Amino acid sequence: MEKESLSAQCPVDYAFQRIGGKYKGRILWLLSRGTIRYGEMRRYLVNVSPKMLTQALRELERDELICRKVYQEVPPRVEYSLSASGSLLVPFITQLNDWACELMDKNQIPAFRPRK
Amino acid sequence: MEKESLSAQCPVDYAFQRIGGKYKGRILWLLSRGTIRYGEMRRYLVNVSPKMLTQALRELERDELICRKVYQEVPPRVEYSLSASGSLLVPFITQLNDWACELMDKNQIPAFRPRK
DNA sequence: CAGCATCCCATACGATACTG
DNA sequence: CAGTATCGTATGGGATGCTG
Repeated sequence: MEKESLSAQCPVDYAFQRIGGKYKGRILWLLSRGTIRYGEMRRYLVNVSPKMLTQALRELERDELICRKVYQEVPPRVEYSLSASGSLLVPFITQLNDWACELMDKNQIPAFRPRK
Repeated sequence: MEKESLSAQCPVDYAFQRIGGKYKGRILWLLSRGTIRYGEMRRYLVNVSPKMLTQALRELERDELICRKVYQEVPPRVEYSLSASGSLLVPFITQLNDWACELMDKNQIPAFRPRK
Protein backbone atom coordinates (compact mmCIF):
# COMPACT_ATOMS: atom_id res chain seq x y z
CA MET A 1 0.00 0.00 0.00
CA GLU A 2 3.12 2.13 0.07
CA LYS A 3 1.95 4.50 2.72
CA GLU A 4 5.63 4.49 3.55
CA SER A 5 6.19 6.96 0.79
CA LEU A 6 4.34 9.53 2.84
CA SER A 7 7.18 9.40 5.28
CA ALA A 8 7.56 13.08 5.94
CA GLN A 9 6.26 13.41 9.42
CA CYS A 10 6.37 15.14 12.75
CA PRO A 11 9.23 13.99 15.01
CA VAL A 12 6.98 13.71 18.03
CA ASP A 13 4.73 11.47 16.02
CA TYR A 14 7.70 9.46 14.86
CA ALA A 15 8.74 8.97 18.48
CA PHE A 16 5.30 7.89 19.61
CA GLN A 17 5.08 5.37 16.83
CA ARG A 18 8.13 3.72 18.36
CA ILE A 19 7.38 3.95 22.06
CA GLY A 20 3.58 3.98 21.88
CA GLY A 21 1.42 0.92 22.11
CA LYS A 22 -0.07 -0.65 25.14
CA TYR A 23 3.01 -2.19 26.73
CA LYS A 24 6.12 -0.53 25.35
CA GLY A 25 6.23 2.08 28.09
CA ARG A 26 6.29 -0.54 30.81
CA ILE A 27 8.79 -2.65 28.88
CA LEU A 28 11.21 0.23 28.45
CA TRP A 29 10.78 1.19 32.08
CA LEU A 30 11.62 -2.34 33.11
CA LEU A 31 14.63 -2.49 30.81
CA SER A 32 15.90 0.81 32.14
CA ARG A 33 16.74 -1.11 35.31
CA GLY A 34 19.02 -3.42 33.41
CA THR A 35 19.25 -6.57 31.32
CA ILE A 36 16.50 -9.06 31.89
CA ARG A 37 15.41 -12.42 30.59
CA TYR A 38 12.18 -13.07 28.75
CA GLY A 39 10.64 -15.18 31.48
CA GLU A 40 11.49 -12.65 34.13
CA MET A 41 9.80 -9.92 32.11
CA ARG A 42 6.71 -12.05 31.96
CA ARG A 43 6.60 -12.23 35.71
CA TYR A 44 6.87 -8.48 36.08
CA LEU A 45 4.43 -7.63 33.34
CA VAL A 46 1.27 -9.17 34.69
CA ASN A 47 -1.67 -9.42 32.33
CA VAL A 48 0.50 -9.42 29.25
CA SER A 49 0.15 -12.49 27.09
CA PRO A 50 3.31 -14.01 25.58
CA LYS A 51 2.03 -13.12 22.16
CA MET A 52 1.73 -9.43 22.90
CA LEU A 53 4.98 -9.29 24.81
CA THR A 54 6.88 -10.95 21.99
CA GLN A 55 5.25 -8.72 19.42
CA ALA A 56 6.18 -5.58 21.32
CA LEU A 57 9.74 -6.83 21.83
CA ARG A 58 10.13 -7.57 18.14
CA GLU A 59 8.99 -4.10 17.20
CA LEU A 60 11.31 -2.48 19.71
CA GLU A 61 14.14 -4.58 18.35
CA ARG A 62 13.29 -3.72 14.75
CA ASP A 63 13.35 -0.02 15.66
CA GLU A 64 16.67 -0.58 17.41
CA LEU A 65 15.56 0.58 20.83
CA ILE A 66 16.47 -2.70 22.45
CA CYS A 67 18.95 -5.54 21.97
CA ARG A 68 18.05 -9.20 21.93
CA LYS A 69 20.77 -11.66 22.79
CA VAL A 70 20.22 -15.38 22.32
CA TYR A 71 22.43 -17.86 24.16
CA GLN A 72 22.81 -21.16 22.37
CA GLU A 73 22.09 -23.29 25.39
CA VAL A 74 19.62 -25.88 26.54
CA PRO A 75 17.30 -24.76 27.98
CA PRO A 76 17.29 -21.61 25.86
CA ARG A 77 18.13 -18.25 27.35
CA VAL A 78 17.32 -14.89 25.81
CA GLU A 79 18.26 -11.58 27.35
CA TYR A 80 16.89 -8.18 26.52
CA SER A 81 18.52 -4.84 27.17
CA LEU A 82 18.32 -1.25 26.00
CA SER A 83 20.32 -0.26 22.95
CA ALA A 84 22.35 2.94 22.87
CA SER A 85 19.47 4.74 21.25
CA GLY A 86 16.98 3.27 23.70
CA SER A 87 19.12 4.30 26.64
CA LEU A 88 18.76 7.90 25.59
CA LEU A 89 15.08 7.57 26.40
CA VAL A 90 15.66 6.70 30.04
CA PRO A 91 15.62 10.29 31.34
CA PHE A 92 12.40 10.86 29.47
CA ILE A 93 10.74 7.77 30.88
CA THR A 94 11.95 8.58 34.35
CA GLN A 95 10.45 12.04 34.16
CA LEU A 96 7.24 10.61 32.84
CA ASN A 97 7.16 8.21 35.76
CA ASP A 98 7.67 11.03 38.26
CA TRP A 99 5.00 13.13 36.62
CA ALA A 100 2.54 10.24 36.80
CA CYS A 101 3.39 9.46 40.42
CA GLU A 102 2.47 12.97 41.46
CA LEU A 103 -0.77 12.79 39.54
CA MET A 104 -1.65 9.44 41.05
CA ASP A 105 -0.89 10.69 44.52
CA LYS A 106 -3.09 13.71 43.98
CA ASN A 107 -5.89 11.59 42.60
CA GLN A 108 -5.42 8.99 45.31
CA ILE A 109 -4.82 6.15 42.92
CA PRO A 110 -2.95 3.21 44.38
CA ALA A 111 0.19 2.75 42.32
CA PHE A 112 1.91 -0.52 41.72
CA ARG A 113 5.60 0.21 41.53
CA PRO A 114 7.81 -2.75 40.69
CA ARG A 115 10.41 -3.36 43.35
CA LYS A 116 14.07 -3.36 42.61
CA MET B 1 -17.57 -3.98 33.37
CA GLU B 2 -15.94 -2.32 36.35
CA LYS B 3 -12.40 -2.86 35.24
CA GLU B 4 -11.84 0.43 37.06
CA SER B 5 -11.59 -1.49 40.30
CA LEU B 6 -8.32 -2.99 39.09
CA SER B 7 -6.82 0.46 39.25
CA ALA B 8 -3.52 -0.38 40.90
CA GLN B 9 -1.08 0.17 38.09
CA CYS B 10 2.35 1.18 36.97
CA PRO B 11 2.86 4.96 36.79
CA VAL B 12 4.53 4.75 33.40
CA ASP B 13 1.51 2.88 32.16
CA TYR B 14 -0.77 5.46 33.73
CA ALA B 15 1.12 8.21 31.92
CA PHE B 16 1.00 6.47 28.57
CA GLN B 17 -2.71 5.96 28.90
CA ARG B 18 -3.03 9.73 29.04
CA ILE B 19 -0.54 10.88 26.43
CA GLY B 20 -0.53 7.79 24.23
CA GLY B 21 -2.82 7.29 21.31
CA LYS B 22 -2.26 8.14 17.73
CA TYR B 23 -2.52 11.92 17.87
CA LYS B 24 -2.08 13.11 21.43
CA GLY B 25 1.64 13.57 21.07
CA ARG B 26 1.26 15.90 18.14
CA ILE B 27 -1.59 17.72 19.84
CA LEU B 28 0.39 18.35 23.01
CA TRP B 29 3.38 19.41 20.97
CA LEU B 30 1.24 21.89 19.10
CA LEU B 31 -0.33 23.22 22.29
CA SER B 32 3.07 23.64 23.87
CA ARG B 33 3.50 26.56 21.49
CA GLY B 34 0.48 28.30 22.92
CA THR B 35 -3.27 28.65 22.82
CA ILE B 36 -4.87 27.70 19.55
CA ARG B 37 -8.30 27.42 18.03
CA TYR B 38 -9.92 24.23 16.87
CA GLY B 39 -9.87 25.12 13.21
CA GLU B 40 -6.27 26.15 13.31
CA MET B 41 -5.33 22.82 14.88
CA ARG B 42 -7.07 21.09 12.03
CA ARG B 43 -4.91 22.91 9.55
CA TYR B 44 -1.74 21.92 11.33
CA LEU B 45 -2.72 18.33 11.97
CA VAL B 46 -3.04 17.05 8.46
CA ASN B 47 -4.66 13.67 7.99
CA VAL B 48 -6.57 13.88 11.25
CA SER B 49 -10.32 13.68 10.87
CA PRO B 50 -12.49 16.01 12.97
CA LYS B 51 -13.89 13.01 14.74
CA MET B 52 -10.54 11.77 15.95
CA LEU B 53 -9.29 15.24 16.79
CA THR B 54 -12.34 15.96 18.89
CA GLN B 55 -12.15 12.60 20.58
CA ALA B 56 -8.52 13.09 21.52
CA LEU B 57 -9.22 16.61 22.75
CA ARG B 58 -12.09 15.38 24.92
CA GLU B 59 -9.89 12.76 26.50
CA LEU B 60 -7.10 15.21 27.16
CA GLU B 61 -9.62 17.55 28.69
CA ARG B 62 -11.14 14.81 30.84
CA ASP B 63 -7.68 13.94 32.11
CA GLU B 64 -7.07 17.62 32.78
CA LEU B 65 -4.05 17.97 30.57
CA ILE B 66 -5.65 20.70 28.49
CA CYS B 67 -8.21 23.48 28.93
CA ARG B 68 -11.10 24.10 26.59
CA LYS B 69 -12.55 27.57 26.53
CA VAL B 70 -15.76 28.30 24.66
CA TYR B 71 -16.59 31.86 23.67
CA GLN B 72 -20.29 32.54 23.41
CA GLU B 73 -20.14 34.21 20.05
CA VAL B 74 -21.49 33.77 16.57
CA PRO B 75 -19.73 32.21 14.80
CA PRO B 76 -18.52 30.02 17.66
CA ARG B 77 -14.95 30.15 18.86
CA VAL B 78 -13.22 27.50 20.94
CA GLU B 79 -9.68 27.79 22.20
CA TYR B 80 -7.48 25.05 23.54
CA SER B 81 -4.47 25.40 25.79
CA LEU B 82 -2.34 23.35 28.14
CA SER B 83 -3.44 23.07 31.76
CA ALA B 84 -0.99 23.44 34.63
CA SER B 85 -0.53 19.68 34.72
CA GLY B 86 -0.17 19.47 30.96
CA SER B 87 2.42 22.23 30.96
CA LEU B 88 4.62 20.08 33.16
CA LEU B 89 4.88 17.70 30.23
CA VAL B 90 6.41 20.25 27.88
CA PRO B 91 10.06 19.68 28.85
CA PHE B 92 9.91 16.03 28.09
CA ILE B 93 7.90 16.26 24.97
CA THR B 94 10.66 18.57 23.85
CA GLN B 95 13.20 15.92 24.79
CA LEU B 96 11.26 13.34 22.89
CA ASN B 97 11.16 15.62 19.89
CA ASP B 98 14.92 16.12 20.00
CA TRP B 99 15.52 12.41 20.37
CA ALA B 100 13.36 11.71 17.34
CA CYS B 101 14.99 14.43 15.27
CA GLU B 102 18.38 12.86 15.74
CA LEU B 103 17.05 9.47 14.82
CA MET B 104 15.37 10.81 11.72
CA ASP B 105 18.50 12.60 10.66
CA LYS B 106 20.53 9.47 11.10
CA ASN B 107 18.01 7.41 9.17
CA GLN B 108 17.66 10.10 6.53
CA ILE B 109 13.96 10.51 7.00
CA PRO B 110 12.56 13.82 5.83
CA ALA B 111 10.91 15.45 8.82
CA PHE B 112 7.97 17.75 8.63
CA ARG B 113 8.40 20.27 11.41
CA PRO B 114 5.56 22.75 11.80
CA ARG B 115 6.70 26.32 11.47
CA LYS B 116 6.13 28.87 14.14
C1' DC C 1 -17.00 27.59 13.14
C1' DA C 2 -16.79 23.65 15.73
C1' DG C 3 -18.50 20.01 16.22
C1' DC C 4 -21.78 15.33 16.31
C1' DA C 5 -24.04 11.04 14.05
C1' DT C 6 -23.79 7.11 11.42
C1' DC C 7 -21.85 3.42 9.14
C1' DC C 8 -18.13 0.47 8.14
C1' DC C 9 -13.56 -1.51 8.04
C1' DA C 10 -8.74 -2.47 9.72
C1' DT C 11 -5.90 -3.61 13.22
C1' DA C 12 -4.85 -4.15 17.93
C1' DC C 13 -5.55 -7.06 21.36
C1' DG C 14 -6.77 -11.45 24.02
C1' DA C 15 -7.28 -16.70 25.21
C1' DT C 16 -5.83 -20.91 24.49
C1' DA C 17 -3.07 -24.50 22.84
C1' DC C 18 1.15 -26.25 21.11
C1' DT C 19 6.61 -26.68 20.07
C1' DG C 20 12.02 -26.74 19.31
C1' DC D 1 12.63 -21.63 28.48
C1' DA D 2 11.10 -18.84 25.06
C1' DG D 3 8.53 -18.56 22.19
C1' DT D 4 4.45 -19.82 17.67
C1' DA D 5 -0.07 -20.77 15.81
C1' DT D 6 -4.75 -20.12 15.53
C1' DC D 7 -8.80 -18.21 16.37
C1' DG D 8 -12.06 -14.77 17.97
C1' DT D 9 -13.26 -10.11 20.02
C1' DA D 10 -12.87 -5.28 20.84
C1' DT D 11 -11.36 -1.03 19.97
C1' DG D 12 -9.54 2.48 16.93
C1' DG D 13 -10.12 4.90 13.13
C1' DG D 14 -11.89 6.65 8.20
C1' DA D 15 -15.60 8.65 5.08
C1' DT D 16 -19.42 11.10 4.68
C1' DG D 17 -23.12 13.97 5.85
C1' DC D 18 -25.60 16.98 9.06
C1' DT D 19 -26.34 20.91 12.78
C1' DG D 20 -26.55 24.83 16.42
